[in-house]
Amino acid sequence: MDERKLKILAAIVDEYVRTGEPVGSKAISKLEHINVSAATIRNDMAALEQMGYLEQPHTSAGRVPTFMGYRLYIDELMTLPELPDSEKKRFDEMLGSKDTPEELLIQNAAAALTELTHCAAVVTNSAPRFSVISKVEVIPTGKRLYVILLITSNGSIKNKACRLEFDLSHEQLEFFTHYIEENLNGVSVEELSEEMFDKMVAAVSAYMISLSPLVKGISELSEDLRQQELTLKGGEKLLSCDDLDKMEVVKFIENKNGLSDLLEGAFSGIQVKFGSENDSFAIGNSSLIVSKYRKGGKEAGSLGVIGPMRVDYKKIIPYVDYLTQKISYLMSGSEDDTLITGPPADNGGQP
Amino acid sequence: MDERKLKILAAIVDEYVRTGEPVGSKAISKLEHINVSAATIRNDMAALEQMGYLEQPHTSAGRVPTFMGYRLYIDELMTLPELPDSEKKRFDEMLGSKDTPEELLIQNAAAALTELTHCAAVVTNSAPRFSVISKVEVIPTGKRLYVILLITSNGSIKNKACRLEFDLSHEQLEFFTHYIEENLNGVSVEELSEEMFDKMVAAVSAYMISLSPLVKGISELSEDLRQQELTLKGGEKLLSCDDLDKMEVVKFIENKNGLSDLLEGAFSGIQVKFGSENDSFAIGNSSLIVSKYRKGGKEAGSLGVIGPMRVDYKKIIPYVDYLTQKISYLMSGSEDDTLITGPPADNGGQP
DNA sequence: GTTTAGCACTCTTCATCTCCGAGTGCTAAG
DNA sequence: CTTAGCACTCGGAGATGAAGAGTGCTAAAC
Repeated sequence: MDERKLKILAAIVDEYVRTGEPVGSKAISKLEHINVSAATIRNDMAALEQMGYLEQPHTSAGRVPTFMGYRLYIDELMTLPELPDSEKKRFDEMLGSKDTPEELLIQNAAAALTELTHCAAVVTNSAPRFSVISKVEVIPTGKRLYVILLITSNGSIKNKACRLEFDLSHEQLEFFTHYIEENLNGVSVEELSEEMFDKMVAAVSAYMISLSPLVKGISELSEDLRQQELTLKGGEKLLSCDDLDKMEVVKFIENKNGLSDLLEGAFSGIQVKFGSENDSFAIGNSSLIVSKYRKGGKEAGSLGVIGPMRVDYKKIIPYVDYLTQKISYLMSGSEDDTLITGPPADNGGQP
Repeated sequence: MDERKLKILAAIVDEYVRTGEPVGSKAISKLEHINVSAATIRNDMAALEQMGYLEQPHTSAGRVPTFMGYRLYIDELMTLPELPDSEKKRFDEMLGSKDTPEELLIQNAAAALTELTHCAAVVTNSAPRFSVISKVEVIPTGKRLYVILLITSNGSIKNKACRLEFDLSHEQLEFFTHYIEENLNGVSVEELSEEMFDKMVAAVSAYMISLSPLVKGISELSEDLRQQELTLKGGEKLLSCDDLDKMEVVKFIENKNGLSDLLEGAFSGIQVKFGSENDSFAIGNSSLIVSKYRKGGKEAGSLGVIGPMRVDYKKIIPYVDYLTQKISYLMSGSEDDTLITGPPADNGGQP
């Protein structure tokens, strides 16, 4: 495999990404950094096509990269520019700080990505599953009306209103919260099961029958915690790129087919996957650029962009890269702080 | 204006809604309830066109209703079927119960609408603006970490984590919540202003400087309450109807231009507005079917469907109608219950 | 006077055809 | 090994024509 052929392949991909049109030998020969004639390029192009890196939409058209062509380009040929500080700053502002709840953090990341790339952004957060319940509160707010507050070690907070058949006395409330804390504090979200809640309903009902809606409420909240794993933002952006099949896109936006498995199964580091390489996530001609972020050294979710296969990888990969790093940093840095450590020490605070 | 002409106009609209193709005299003459020949219909169609109710895409095509045609059809000609009980039940299940928070209620309504009509659904909720703060809680959850809980009379609950510079003593926390309750309880969301919070920050800081982030947090939450006014669900559905301009739709999904004003300004009762009648909300050939729901007799928001002009009005209007009634009922019925009435009386509850 | 049948007319749609040009592959010369 | 030149191919744009749907108008029928 020729040095020059690689250079030409890279030039073709760049050009195709830029224009969206099949690119011919003449166009390449005109580029500054290419010093051979169109005829030479034609020969190399024929060779590249033979090898499966290029294809022709029809006989007398220019060449278009194949999956293999993109693969080679992405894995070997492409030179990634460093993200300028101004862009970094922009992301930093959009993301939030160490105090921002994790959930919001990754939502912000998705919003930033879709805004800056004009593609769809996708984020998952497996953190909630591994986090543990750190606090459950039940707060009376009206006649027979209570708000349940569920807080986890990773900073997600869920609430829900709950109506009971009777008002609770102070002691009853005390009993309930004490019981719940005893049974749930420190339990990881993943461990929470229906059986567990069934048992709790039984136990609580033995004390007072009308407490069971509260347990049910908590059970529903924990369901929420487990579910909020995959978010797709800016899906409609995909509809304006005409490389993609509209029907497939609409279907995908509705069910997010296969995406969750694909993300779950990914390795660490930035990865690019093509829709057509993969049959579960099946938007033809699409490309998925993902990376996993970490929290305290452990993989905690992934974040990426979905676009047409001819997206500007040189631009998007640095974005995704920077964001995962930043998120990993923001999450890990304050890790021990967000863990519940019991009620704050009662030692004043005035300077 | 002839009785027969009206009948023919209605038939044309029905047929056009059904097929999406311009409808000719022959097609109408074949309908069961029409007993005149195609030639007669042709004459009437010519007259209707003269009067501005119909138009021809081109000389030798069938007729298509104009705005005026639809207007007349909707206002006078259309016969609305009663919604069958099975459908009603379906809606009831999708909506929720009297215990469902209002916010969720209308979100459910939008979800139900978009699912059943295959159009976009839009809901607004001006209720939060008119509701009053019924409870503010500050709950310690970790080292210098507090969760603020804001509850309003209409059942919305907002929370937010807040990091302080120092931990608060029990007395400090007590002081703060007491101060906040004193100043905010019963205040309507609309009345909340930046100046108010500025004053509170000043007052609170005088006691202890590091309390101000909490006030800021509350201020942000109240901002949330005010903002969550307009939701569009299923916007992508509009992209699959080819009567609508894709570009306009994408733009609209992004900014929801003019919609809020339009809904705000609407009268009560079901209304149908066409995109082209209105220049602020400007998707050509679109139709907006809205109705205002009430809470305790007062208009509290609106709910509706956006679709192509040739949507099945006979189907959708009963949907929207039923939903507004049901929501009005669900919201009003439990109104006094959701109002805060102080902590529940401490009089036990076991049967 | 209103309704209907018949007919000529119009205009879109679809298929077919032709021409143009971009881009190629091949060959032969540098 | 590279380049110039040239014949070749094929898709896209525009032109042409037949088919079909639907109309408007006229004259006859009710």
